[in-house]
Amino acid sequence: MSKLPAVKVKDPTTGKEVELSPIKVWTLAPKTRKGVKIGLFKSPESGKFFRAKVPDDYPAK
DNA sequence: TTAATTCA
DNA sequence: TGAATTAA
Repeated sequence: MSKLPAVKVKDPTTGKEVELSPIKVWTLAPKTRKGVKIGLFKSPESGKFFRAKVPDDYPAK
């Protein structure tokens, strides 16, 4: 329920680069590796959900 | 192949 | 239940 800042992401459904606030952000990492942070987004254009990497220093959870 | 998450 | 996400 945290207020996550907007991120510049490529919307794969429209092909456009847009600024969106992730619905949710979490770390996707194997035990032995650092992994990446993933955000769940909803395209304002298409209404479709998609996932994309967010910056490493992004507040997760 | 591995990791968590959630939509389809 | 599977896809998709990143990158080592």
